[in-house]
Amino acid sequence: MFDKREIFHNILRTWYLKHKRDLPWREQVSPYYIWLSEIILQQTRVDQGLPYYFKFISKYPTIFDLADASEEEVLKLWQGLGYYSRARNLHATARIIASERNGQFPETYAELKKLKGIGDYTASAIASICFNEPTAVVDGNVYRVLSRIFGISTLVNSTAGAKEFKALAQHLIDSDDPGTFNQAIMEFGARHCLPQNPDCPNCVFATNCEALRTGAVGKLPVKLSKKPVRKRFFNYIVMLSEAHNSTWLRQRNGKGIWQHLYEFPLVETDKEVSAAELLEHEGYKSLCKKLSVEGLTLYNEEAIVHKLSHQHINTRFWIARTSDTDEKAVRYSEITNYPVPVLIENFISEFPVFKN
DNA sequence: AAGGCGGGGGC
DNA sequence: GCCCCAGCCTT
Repeated sequence: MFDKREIFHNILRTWYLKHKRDLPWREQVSPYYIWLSEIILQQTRVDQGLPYYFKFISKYPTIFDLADASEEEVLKLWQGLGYYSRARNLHATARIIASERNGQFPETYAELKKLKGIGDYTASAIASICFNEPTAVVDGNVYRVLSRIFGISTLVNSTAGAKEFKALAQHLIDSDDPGTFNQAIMEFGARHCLPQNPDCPNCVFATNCEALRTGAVGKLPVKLSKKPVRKRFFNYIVMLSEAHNSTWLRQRNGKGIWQHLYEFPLVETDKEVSAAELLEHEGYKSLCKKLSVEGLTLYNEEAIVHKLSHQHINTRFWIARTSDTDEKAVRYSEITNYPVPVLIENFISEFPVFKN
């Protein structure tokens, strides 16, 4: 179809020069900015990530500033963006590069990929954009664009698919300007070759697109259907010590969602429970061993359903009063310093007691 | 090879 | 509701 890769390059480059967005990390190409933007944009739309990019470069102008911060501070800045392992790995990698490499990023795909949080895609993006290494990126956009233009129905989220699309992208890449090629094909996927209702009649690849020719645009790319979401039932115990103007927060450790973020003491149940059932629950009883609880009233009768891509968390907040306090207590005025999931942030911001 | 990991936007 | 987003890591 493209006997000469140059044809593909020229069509793509012409489109890109006309339609590319002015994104802040494109203004001055530095590995730190590119790395930061690429981590933020993993599984995240540009519009959603942009405010976070500005917050991070403002608070941490250099990688040394990021390395000097605490993980908790970084998580707080990341709060609301999701996939929090990105923030933890970002911080860990900043510390490695600052302390072991004098702030200098590795300059090759192979070396970049060894760093925490940098996989095949991100290593290719940094190596090509910053160091002109001809290594092709394959993200969701590239899967979509290539599967359609070349009419490839291989499952994209399979080992075979990853291999096939990487090889094709690597074959197509413009070695003279790999960074621009990579950004252009992604931008084309993000702005023109959309998942739903792409504007095929006005597409610069219309005469070259196999999927358009065969009417398969809507069927490509082919993905594995995802499994049904897990339903969970969270009961948060919001302790109020009015004598000390303090409540309790706990950090989530171990596996699962929201690692290292904070939340109120949690009692997870296998269904929605009444107050009587909660009082008899082992998780609640062990919580009460640690401090005297003087009352338990339900804050929201109607459970809040917090929807993650893979879990639906039915949540009810229970207000409890106590006269105890201890070193784990958090003063109302300091509660906003802690990184918390959006579910908790929403409650805090609407709960009258915590309003200053 | 498969599953877990957030939150938001578009339709 | 469903799909997708400049993916990565663990098991």
